[in-house]
Amino acid sequence: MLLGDRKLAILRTIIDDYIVTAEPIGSRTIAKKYELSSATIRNEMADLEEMGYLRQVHTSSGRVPSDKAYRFYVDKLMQVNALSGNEAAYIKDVYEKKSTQLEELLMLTAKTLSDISNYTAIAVGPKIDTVVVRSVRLIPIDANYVLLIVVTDSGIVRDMMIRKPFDMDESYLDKVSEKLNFYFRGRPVGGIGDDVFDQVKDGFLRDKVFFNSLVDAISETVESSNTRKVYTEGLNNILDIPEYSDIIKAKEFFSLMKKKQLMFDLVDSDMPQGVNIHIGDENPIEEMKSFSVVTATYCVNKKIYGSVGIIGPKRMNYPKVISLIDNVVDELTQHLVALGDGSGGYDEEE
Amino acid sequence: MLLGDRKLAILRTIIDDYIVTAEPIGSRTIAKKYELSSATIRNEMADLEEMGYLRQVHTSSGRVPSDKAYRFYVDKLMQVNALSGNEAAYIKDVYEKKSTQLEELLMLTAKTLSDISNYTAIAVGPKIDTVVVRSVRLIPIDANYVLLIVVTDSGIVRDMMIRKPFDMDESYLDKVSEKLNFYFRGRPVGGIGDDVFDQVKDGFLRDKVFFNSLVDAISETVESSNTRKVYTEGLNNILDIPEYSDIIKAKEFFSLMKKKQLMFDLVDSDMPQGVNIHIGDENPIEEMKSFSVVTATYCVNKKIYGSVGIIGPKRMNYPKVISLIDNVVDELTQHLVALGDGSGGYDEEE
DNA sequence: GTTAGCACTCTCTCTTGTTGAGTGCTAACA
DNA sequence: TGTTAGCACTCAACAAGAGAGAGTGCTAAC
Repeated sequence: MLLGDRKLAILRTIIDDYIVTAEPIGSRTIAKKYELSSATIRNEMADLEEMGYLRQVHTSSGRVPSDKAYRFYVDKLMQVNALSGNEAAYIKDVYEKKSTQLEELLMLTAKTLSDISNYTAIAVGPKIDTVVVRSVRLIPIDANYVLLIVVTDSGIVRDMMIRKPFDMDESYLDKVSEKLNFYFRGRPVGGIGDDVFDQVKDGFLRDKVFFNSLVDAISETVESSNTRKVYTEGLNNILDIPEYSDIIKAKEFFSLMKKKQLMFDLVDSDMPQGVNIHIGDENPIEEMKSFSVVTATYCVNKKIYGSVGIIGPKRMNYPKVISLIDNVVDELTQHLVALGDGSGGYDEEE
Repeated sequence: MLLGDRKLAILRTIIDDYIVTAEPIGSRTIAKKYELSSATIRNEMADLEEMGYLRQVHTSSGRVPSDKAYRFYVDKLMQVNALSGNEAAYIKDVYEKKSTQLEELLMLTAKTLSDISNYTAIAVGPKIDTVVVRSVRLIPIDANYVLLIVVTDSGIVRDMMIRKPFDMDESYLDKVSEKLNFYFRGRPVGGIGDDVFDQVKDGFLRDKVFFNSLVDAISETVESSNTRKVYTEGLNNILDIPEYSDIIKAKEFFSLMKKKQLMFDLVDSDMPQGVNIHIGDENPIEEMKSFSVVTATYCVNKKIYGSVGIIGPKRMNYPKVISLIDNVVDELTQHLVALGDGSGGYDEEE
């Protein structure tokens, strides 16, 4: 059987309605909109059900769109419009004048996505094998402390106060910084193993105590860059979605969203550039098969770096979510500072 | 009427029981524990109710402790034991080898408090008038960017990538850093108004573009230190508490906890050093009068800096929460780096 | 002072009936 | 052949009612 124009129109109406109301749609509702009798619509609906686009919750209930219907809707029926002026302005404003720190930006991104969509949003950091140490530096602070700073190419900056075991002047610290840079600059964070740290420690024969604690701190720092982070926002939005607003389901959802590895699997699985839509069963992880997830990747230095995603009910507002995520990822990518490759010199780039 | 030994014992049993079960306690339950008939217990309970220590939920229900009873329990009846070895070890481990950044430590503290207590925890940053700029510094990163670093005396480190409008070598950056330090070091963050920034901008006549963006960045940075932060963890624990495990109440709670000013009022109102307990009506803010809140202050340089708190039902496990918060604040204070006053020189401190 | 007994109260759960929205099917109509 | 009116049927949701069970207060006896 083919999807004639009328069936198409009815299907679209049902989906549009259901996205808003979350209630099964009956034939009378549709009949009113097309000057046809409810009986005729019932016949059409029965056909659409047979073709796999609609389901009934129970024998005498109205119809609800199937996963197949949503997929069809996303591929063929819906129209993605630009974000409203207000919302676009709001987003611009959020990113305006903000730190260029990846972590802060990701947090902000998750928050913005969830605030505007009213769904749950996540943002995940880069895969470790893509992060490279850009610079290591010691800064004098006071009589007792120096500040250790480690910068990576994606603008991740880590710092740690280190206690000085003895007096040291600035030129001394500069020398040490230089030495540390020699060892660490350009190394991918994921590729620094204990052997490297040990080797570096051996390289500093004098002032062993201080250097040990320095190297330990760098190791700690690298370690924490090494663990990919997940930023989740708008978890509680789930409570406003009728399908999930009961304690048991909400709790399940919360504990699900806490599992970091699952979240990586959710947004990483395959990441072709651009916006990706996974509807229900299409999701790579079992636990999310009753949700829809819209993801997108962000880039630094034109390399794919990580992903962000919006998690909502299958009847989510796809057009809005898609233009939202597109817009936000654009802004995010623009604000991520692309640092040089650290090969030194003032090479022209951009 | 006086609280005789038996009444005391019964009251304690009722409170202990109710803390665990959250169910009104009937006379039979108590009677079994003291070889007395339920009728006798009923008489005692009626007395206790008359004295204001117990309430009935409805005419034929068992008894529930009143706010007065909890207060009495906290002041006279309970015994605060040391934290279990496991838990103490867990806390030690959490703080071991962690960054000395105030913000990260506060986040960690809230998380630890909520993880161990299974209630909701908050941690708030210092009041702005107590934070002083310790050091400002520019670090060369690559051909296009320098990293601006601002350190405050509580170990808050802020950084921001700044685009260079022209080539500049390290000694030039050092000179600029020195100048910035001259203007900002020692200033309380809260006391830097727009006039100061304007004045500093005027001080840099050459290279105006660059300095403007630098000063803007510092202003931005100071601004963001200027907004006190609240870190909340374990919000969802509310769902495990029977009294609050319904959608409406949970939502109310969530939106309540989002109101930053309320949270400040909640933990700041009066902060005598040490652990503070507010039971129900004793809470300084209206919205929290059905909860109990246990707070404690943490210090840097022996000055009170901010507070942390645990929010739970009035029937919370006070002994455990108290020893927990005590333990954690101790650990937190130990890990907060006390920086020198910035007056220069290698003055002996500690 | 303690206790057994009893009438009473209130919540909670289970059952039952009713209503209303929706269906599928059939037969008649244009 | 597509459309429609009509009708029997199904199911969820709600309300009302009946017990059961846990608890109380009070009284009278020990």
